Amino acid sequence: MGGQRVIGPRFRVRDFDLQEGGSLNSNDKSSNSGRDFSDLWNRPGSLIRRLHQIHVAIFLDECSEFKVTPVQFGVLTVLYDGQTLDQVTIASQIGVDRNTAADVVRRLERRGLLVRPKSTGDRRAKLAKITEEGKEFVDAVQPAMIKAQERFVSSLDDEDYDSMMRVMTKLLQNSNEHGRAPLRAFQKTGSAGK
Amino acid sequence: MGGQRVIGPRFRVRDFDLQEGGSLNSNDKSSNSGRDFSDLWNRPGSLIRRLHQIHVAIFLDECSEFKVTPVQFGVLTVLYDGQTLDQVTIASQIGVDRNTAADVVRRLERRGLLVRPKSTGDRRAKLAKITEEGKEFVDAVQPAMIKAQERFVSSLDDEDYDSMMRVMTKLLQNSNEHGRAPLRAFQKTGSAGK
DNA sequence: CGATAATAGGTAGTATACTACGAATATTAT
DNA sequence: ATAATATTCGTAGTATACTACCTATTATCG
Repeated sequence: MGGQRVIGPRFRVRDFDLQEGGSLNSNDKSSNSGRDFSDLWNRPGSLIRRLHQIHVAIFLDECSEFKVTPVQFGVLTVLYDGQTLDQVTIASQIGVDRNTAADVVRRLERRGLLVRPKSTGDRRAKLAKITEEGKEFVDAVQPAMIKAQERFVSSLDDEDYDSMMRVMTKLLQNSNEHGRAPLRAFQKTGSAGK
Repeated sequence: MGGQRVIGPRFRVRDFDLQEGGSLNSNDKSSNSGRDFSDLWNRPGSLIRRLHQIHVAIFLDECSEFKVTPVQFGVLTVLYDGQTLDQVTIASQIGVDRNTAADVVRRLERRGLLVRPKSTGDRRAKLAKITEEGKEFVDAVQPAMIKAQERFVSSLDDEDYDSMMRVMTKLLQNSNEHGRAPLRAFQKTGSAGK
């Protein structure tokens, strides 16, 4: 169960010529780090993008019967304990843009998985709170989510897994300021002054 | 240079209650691997998604004067040596969906960075070939792309960098079949039959 | 040769993820 | 208290990334 679609075309390359030409990047090791980004798949960004893409595919496959996306489940995860949060806070917790968070919340509201009471204190704020149905939904999906995570990293032994998680977390902590929507979870505590 | 936008709100958490409630995931180490995905940021998928997001942000920042995205630059990279490829081949080379590739190619054509001659042999196929302007564009953007990659991983020492690249590549090789748009670059050579 | 498969491309719809802009409300500084 | 600033949310637009369905063309098999 779950798609099982045969993926697609094998062996491309047909009537087009394969002459190998330009050099591109010319591998100038003289630059800062000596890391080689000449090949598309030597670029960390390419690997990350593709890995993200594959994770989403696996997640959607494992959770296909629930029709839920990783980000949607992330929102429900942070609301699970009953907190009532506004959109900006939700965005910063799950690490997405404010507008994206608003979209996601809207869709979850449409499905009755959360409600959006107005804030009494701040008349600008539109809060979000998980419903009983939402909590039951999370409980139901949880095993599939875990399966997706496990399947995603199933080819790694413990050493490689720990290594990857450690390095990715490190990267995230140091890059947090760059992206939009910095995470509170990774925020440098002392950087109030900027 | 490049934006310098002050990121945003610090200290959320205001008029909403912070009672800590449910257990969620209950940390059942009895499952297959003993890996703990209870926290959102212990999930490889969350880390990957966020890292991808940050890389895109850095890439767009470094390449802001060129108005180009990572995927667009990926297409230009595979076409740089003068190959004439159809959309399906391009998709499989850069690792995106066929439809996404069609979108990207359309935008690059609109900017004159590539042309789309019809295939003489196969009247279905619409090919893509980089223009002289496209090649010059790649040459101009290349340093910014490299800068983006270096900035993205700047917090890693050589050991961590090598480790991450190795593990990510390993993960990709083993997960290639799962995602849509399997990469030729990572295709298992022996699977010709199937 | 003719029916069937596979392949290439297109369109439409949805979700994530941004930017840019504007309106309403809240906070702060003068 | 008033003005300036910050914050919250909204809309609209673009790009990536899919699914689902469609047509046209090519390849394959009986």
